[in-house]
Amino acid sequence: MQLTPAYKTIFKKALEKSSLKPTKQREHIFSLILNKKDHPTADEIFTRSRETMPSISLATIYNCLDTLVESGLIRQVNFERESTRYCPNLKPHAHFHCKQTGAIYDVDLPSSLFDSIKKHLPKNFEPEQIDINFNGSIHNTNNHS
Amino acid sequence: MQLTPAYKTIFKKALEKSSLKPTKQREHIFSLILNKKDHPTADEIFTRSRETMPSISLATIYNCLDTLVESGLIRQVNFERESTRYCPNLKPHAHFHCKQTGAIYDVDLPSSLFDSIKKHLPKNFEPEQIDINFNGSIHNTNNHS
DNA sequence: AAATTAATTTAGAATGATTCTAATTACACT
DNA sequence: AGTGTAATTAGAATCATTCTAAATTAATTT
Repeated sequence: MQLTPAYKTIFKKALEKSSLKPTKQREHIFSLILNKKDHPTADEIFTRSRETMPSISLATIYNCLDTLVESGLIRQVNFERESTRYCPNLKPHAHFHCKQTGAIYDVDLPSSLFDSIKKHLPKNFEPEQIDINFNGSIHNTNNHS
Repeated sequence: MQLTPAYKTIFKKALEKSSLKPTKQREHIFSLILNKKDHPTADEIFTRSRETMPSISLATIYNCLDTLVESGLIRQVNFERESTRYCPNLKPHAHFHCKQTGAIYDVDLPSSLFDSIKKHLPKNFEPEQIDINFNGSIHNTNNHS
């Protein structure tokens, strides 16, 4: 699990901006999320991390995820009361949660759509983040009728 | 805490459609949420319920809230990992969560906006619900400069 | 290079919202 | 009244997350 040089720079810059250190553990977790963009939970990240970094602890997973979110490198995704999931996609997008499988899919949305949603807020409401979450099912489209 | 006759009919119809019984507890909790639309948590509802129905248990609160949500009489609202909140507003709307106070505000949105968001889903994605959640702060607008 | 300091990691305990379990109660129907 | 099913109840159990205090690491100063 390695960051590309480009991501390594992004990673360092983002942490240093909040005067946080680019530690081995933080980098490891970040690269893990970047390399398998399947919206893992903290516990899934814990299991995956230990394959290559057996000494890492669950508390560190939570700590690192918090710092990565704070520095804007990843996003949290919450559906109902399920475990929080993490997403490295920083483009404006929504999430679709499949009731059957529990899988989460990114749904790209034009930023103009986010803008027109924001227009409906009272003037003194200052949003920092907008989450758009779909809940539903995914139909089979093969045509064997 | 009483339901108006109109709401009483809605209440009974909605439960009977799912072959659930319109019990005292369910009605009590429903009327409580309808009468103070401040997005209470299960625990807040528990406290308020006991004022007029001292024998109700927390498990019943959770059970009743589940059945009310299932029958479409109220909606769940989740922000991050906070306690689930409940909302009787069934019109299409979003929620704004104030970081400072923790309060939640309804933000009415035209259903056309929901429609245009849905258009960005792949054809085989069948959404049952869309949640739009803002997180941010509310600025002071009084002009004492 | 050793000493000092501050930040980070760690293991395990604690928390807290929610769910589960098993027993009791409330109704609808014979 | 008796049976059966659904709903309620109290309290225990669960589980994701947070907290605590000690150990480690890294950076900085002597």
